[in-house]
Amino acid sequence: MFVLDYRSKLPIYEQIQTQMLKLIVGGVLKENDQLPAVRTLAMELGVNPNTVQKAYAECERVGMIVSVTGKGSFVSSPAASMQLYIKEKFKELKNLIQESLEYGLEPTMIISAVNAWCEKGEWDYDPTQTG
Amino acid sequence: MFVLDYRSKLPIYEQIQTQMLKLIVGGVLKENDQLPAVRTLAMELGVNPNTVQKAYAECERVGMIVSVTGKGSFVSSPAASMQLYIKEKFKELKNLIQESLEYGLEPTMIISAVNAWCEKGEWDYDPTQTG
Amino acid sequence: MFVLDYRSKLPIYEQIQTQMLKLIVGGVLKENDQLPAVRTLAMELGVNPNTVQKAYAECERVGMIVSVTGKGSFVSSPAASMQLYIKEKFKELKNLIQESLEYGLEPTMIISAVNAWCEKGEWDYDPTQTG
Amino acid sequence: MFVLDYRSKLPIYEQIQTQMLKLIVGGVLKENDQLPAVRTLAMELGVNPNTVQKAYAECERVGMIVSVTGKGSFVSSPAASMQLYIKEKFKELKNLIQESLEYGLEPTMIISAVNAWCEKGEWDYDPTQTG
DNA sequence: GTGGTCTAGACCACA
DNA sequence: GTGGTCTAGACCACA
Repeated sequence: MFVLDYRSKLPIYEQIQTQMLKLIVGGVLKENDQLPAVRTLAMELGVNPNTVQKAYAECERVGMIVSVTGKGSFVSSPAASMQLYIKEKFKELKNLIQESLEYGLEPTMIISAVNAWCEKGEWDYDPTQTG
Repeated sequence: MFVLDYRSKLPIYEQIQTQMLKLIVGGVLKENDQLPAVRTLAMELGVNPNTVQKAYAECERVGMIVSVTGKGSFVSSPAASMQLYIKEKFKELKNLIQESLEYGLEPTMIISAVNAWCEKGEWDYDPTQTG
Repeated sequence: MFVLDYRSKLPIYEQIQTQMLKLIVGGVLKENDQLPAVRTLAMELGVNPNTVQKAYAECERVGMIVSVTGKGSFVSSPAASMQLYIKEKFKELKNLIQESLEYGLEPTMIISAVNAWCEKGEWDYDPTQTG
Repeated sequence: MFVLDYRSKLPIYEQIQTQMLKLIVGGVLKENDQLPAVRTLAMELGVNPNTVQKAYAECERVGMIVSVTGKGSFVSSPAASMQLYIKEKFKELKNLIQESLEYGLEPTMIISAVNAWCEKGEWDYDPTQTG
C-alpha cells in the first residue's frame, strides 16, 4: 500500500505521511478504516518502528487519523483533511507570490509560468529562459 | 541589518545567506560594498564566527560576494544575485504547484488565484471561499 | 583507504575530497557503496569529525556522493565523478601551459615534450636537455 | 613598474613575485640592477610594507634577487632564474600528465588540447566538449 | 548509529 | 584586522 523511496532526501516518516494523505484523499482509505499497527507496517516497509511511530503521530497531529490506545489507529474525516491541506497550500502559494513580487519578479512572468505548468502540464517550462 | 529567527528550523547560516540575498537584490547592498567582518557580524548577531564564516563561504560559492583573505568580503554582482533569486523563487513556485496538483487542487482554482493576486493585487482573494 | 599529508598546505578536507575522487574514478569505490561514517573516518584519520563532515559535504555538493541523515553516505555516480575529474585535470593543464608560455617557454618545446610523454611513453624525455 | 590586481584571489606578495620574474626574464630588470627599497615600493603600490617584504624574501629564496643588509636588493642572474623556472614548470607538467593518464584520460585528447592551446592559441578549446 | 548544525576558541596566512 | 582551517565536543533530527 505504501511505496517508499529509501534514497530520497525526504525523511521516511514524511514520505509515509504523504502516502497516507494520498490514500485518504484518493478514497483508498475511508473514514474509520483501521490502519495497520505500527510494528506491522514497520515490518512490511522494512523500516524502524520509531519511524512509523513518528509518521502516525504527525498524521494524528494534523487530524488525518486518530489513535486510540489499546485499539489502534483509524482514518478520521477525509473531507476535513483535504480542506485543511488545500487551505495550507494556498496560503503558502500566496506568501511565495507576494514575496516574489516584492523583489521585482514580473507578474506576467509568474502568470505565464503558472499557466504553462497548471494548464498545459509543461513542467519543463522555464520562465527564466523564455523571458 | 541582518535579522535572525533563532527558533526557526532553517539553519542560521542559511538565514544569513537569505538575508544577504535580499539585501543585495533589494539594493541595500551595492556592488563592491564591503560587508561586515566575519567576527564583527558574529558578535552583532550573537552567533559563533564559524556560523557566519559558513554563511559567507556559501554566499561566495554561489557568486553573491567575494572574500579575500586579509582584505575582507565584498558584494560581487547584484545582477547575478538577482538571477539566482529569480531562479530559486520559480523553483519553489513550481514545486509547490506540482505538489498541490498531485493532491487534487484544481488547476483553474490555482490560475484564478494567481491572476487575482498578481494582476489585480487582490490579496484578499481566497480561492477556497469563492470556489 | 584514505591517506593524508598533514604537512601539506592543502587543507585536510580538500585532501579527503581529492582522495575520494581518486578512489571513485579508480574504481575502488563503486556506485552505491556505503562510505565510512563521518565519525568513523575522523577517528581513523585522527582528525576532527567536523573536518570529515566538511569534506563529505563538499563531495556531495559536486555530486560525487550522496548523504542521507540517519542512513549514511553513499557513492553517487562514478561516471559523473569521472567527468568532474577530467574537467579539473584539463583546467589545471591549461593554466599550467598558459602560465608557462607567458614566461617564454617555447610552444614547440611543450608540444614535443607532451608528445614524447603521452604518445611514446618516454617519461625520461627532458625538454630542457634535448632542446 | 609593477601592476597589481587588488581584487584577485592571488596573494599580493605572489603577484609582486610574478611581476618581478616577468621583469627580469623580459630584460627590463638586468643583472645587478638595484630594486626599489621595500618601503618605497610599498608606498608606490599602496600596500603594506610587510607584503613587499614577504615578496622580496620569496624572490631571494628562489634565487631571483639577492638582498644585502644596509645596501639594498639586487637582481641576480636572469639566465639562472629562467632555467630554474623552466625546469620546475616542465616537472609540474610531466607530473600532471602522468597522473592524468593513470586515471584514464586519453593521450590523444591531451595532445589535441595542448596543440590547440600552444600552437593556435585557441584558449577557448575545451577537450571535454569536442571529444 | 548516522549526518547536520552549532558553540567556543585556537592558529595560520595575508595585508 | 581579515578570511580560512581546524580541534573538541554538544545537541538535534532521523532510522
